[in-house]
Amino acid sequence: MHIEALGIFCDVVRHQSFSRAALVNSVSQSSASQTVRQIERAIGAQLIDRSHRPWRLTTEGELFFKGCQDIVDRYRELEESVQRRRKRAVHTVRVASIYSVGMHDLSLYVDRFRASDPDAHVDIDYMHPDEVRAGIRNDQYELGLMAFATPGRDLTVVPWQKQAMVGACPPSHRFAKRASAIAPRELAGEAFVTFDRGLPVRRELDRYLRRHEAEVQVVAEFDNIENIKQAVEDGAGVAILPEPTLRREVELHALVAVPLDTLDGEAPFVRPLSIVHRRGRRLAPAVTEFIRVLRHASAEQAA
Amino acid sequence: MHIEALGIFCDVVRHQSFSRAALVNSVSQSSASQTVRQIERAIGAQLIDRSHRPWRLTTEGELFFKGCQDIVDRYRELEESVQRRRKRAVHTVRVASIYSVGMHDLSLYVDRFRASDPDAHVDIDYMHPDEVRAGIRNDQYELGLMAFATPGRDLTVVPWQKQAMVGACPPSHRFAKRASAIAPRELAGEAFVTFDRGLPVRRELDRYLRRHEAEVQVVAEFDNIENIKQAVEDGAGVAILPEPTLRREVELHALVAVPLDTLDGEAPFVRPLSIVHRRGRRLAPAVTEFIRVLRHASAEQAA
DNA sequence: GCACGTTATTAGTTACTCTAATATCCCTAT
DNA sequence: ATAGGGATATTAGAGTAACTAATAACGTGC
Repeated sequence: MHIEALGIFCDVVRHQSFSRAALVNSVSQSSASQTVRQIERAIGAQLIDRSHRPWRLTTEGELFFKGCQDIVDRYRELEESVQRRRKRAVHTVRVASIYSVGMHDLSLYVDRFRASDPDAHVDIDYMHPDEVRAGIRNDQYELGLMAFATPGRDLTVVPWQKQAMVGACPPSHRFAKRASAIAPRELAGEAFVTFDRGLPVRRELDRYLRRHEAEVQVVAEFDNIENIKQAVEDGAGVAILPEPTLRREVELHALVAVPLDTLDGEAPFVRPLSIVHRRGRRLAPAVTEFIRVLRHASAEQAA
Repeated sequence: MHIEALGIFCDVVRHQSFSRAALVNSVSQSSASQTVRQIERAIGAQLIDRSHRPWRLTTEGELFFKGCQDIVDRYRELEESVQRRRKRAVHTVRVASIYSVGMHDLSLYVDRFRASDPDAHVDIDYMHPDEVRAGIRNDQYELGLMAFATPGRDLTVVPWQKQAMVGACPPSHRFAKRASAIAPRELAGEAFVTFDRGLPVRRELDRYLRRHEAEVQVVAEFDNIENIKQAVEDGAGVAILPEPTLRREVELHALVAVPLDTLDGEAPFVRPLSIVHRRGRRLAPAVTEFIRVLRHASAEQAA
């Protein structure tokens, strides 16, 4: 049964006329007549008593008419609500980000993005990296922002930023007095505040220290940078953290950032931040545009 | 948009499978696939994200699915409720009758009718003859039972019974002592209880009396037989009434029925009762059958 | 990368649905 | 009763949609 046919029947009843209903629906009078008859055949009941003029609904017709109106209205509303959601979705980018990306930075990107499309909208939620991955996988978010991301079966990774890793210590620490960069092996034996095992950044840190034969004394482990910084401020030890995440504390003289020396031919120790999205998914134009804004702005910053 | 298509989409979602939904709906897998794509094209939104397996609904798909279920369910229920009403209507005869038809008689007909079809049902309402006509005209009743009915533009009249008209008087009246029928002209000068002007039976009565040059003294007018009988019992005067409507009072010796003499060559004075129905309306089998029962039983009774 | 299970696509046929033209119907007025 | 008029029904033909079988393409897990 065509919902359009039900709509025509409703108009026939409302206008008390096949011809007018046909006009309203931009079909021929013949078509309206056949449509109503087809409905009558399909449901096996006469809806209109045509034996007198003006014709009238049968009791079955009355009943059917009431239900028809309801169904037609509901369908139209449903269509519209899907359209509304689609229209909104076209201009909306949902982003899942790790905590330490720097909310201030992100809001600058968002402003830039919104300038490019006045209807655009970005929803950013901050969460644990595992949750970022999960949110991308189950389509709760179009984009994820995370560190040390590795491509997976259903995850595509777009490189975004490289943040220099630096030593972090309290101003009272001997490293803080140094004018030059510290060599990694100088960290050997230091009290060290680091990330939880299980976070990719922890693995990279451990590898880095092992490579430079610097066995540290792990005194505390946290799953987020804020806690690590706090512990270092409290004098628990030193840490290696992305430089941008330290800027505020350095300005306030709460912490000191010490560059890590790089051996000849060795790549500097950095935290790669990436944009991740679901593999194979055709990205909406707004999403592509937001990626463009993110990467373009970062390149600018790097320059 | 086909409601059947919406149903297939719902089954696809419920079974998480195009093939199973196709099976359930007795169509090919190809058809189910095309049907869902057609819906997506029609509403202009992707409902299913097919880029991974198992596939999943998009957010628009979720929204649409909820609405679809509702619409499909409502339509099926609507179809069923129309069917139920139709099935009941097929076996139901609605009858509008004047008061004085004799409810007891009618219930005998109804019993006989119901014996012929166990599902059959008769709704009888009693009312003023004008209301009978109106009820037929606007399809509130399939059949009407009334006296002195005249066919009209939209009323068909089927003859049913002829009830002999007889004189009615209290046992104390001089007519009550008579062994023989009274001649109509003997009524001249009598105190006379009769029907309201406006009722067809009144016109017939007046014509009858005029024809026999019997000018009566009208002492009271009522729109129903019960009141007339009461007035006669109370000694207000005599009346001319259908013989069957007097039987109970005659048995109780509350009234006496006196035959009216018929001149040679003159038709006896009778009240014709008729079955009326809307002209041009195709009568349902149950209605035809009830007419048959009514007429057959009456013929039997007359014999 | 290969095999498997599922869905998409294609091509051809069948079944609908539309329109224009015309017939038919019911009502009103004569 | 009958003719006229306004409305709906019917018809025939053209165009479209929808179905099926066969096969291609796809995504996943080995």
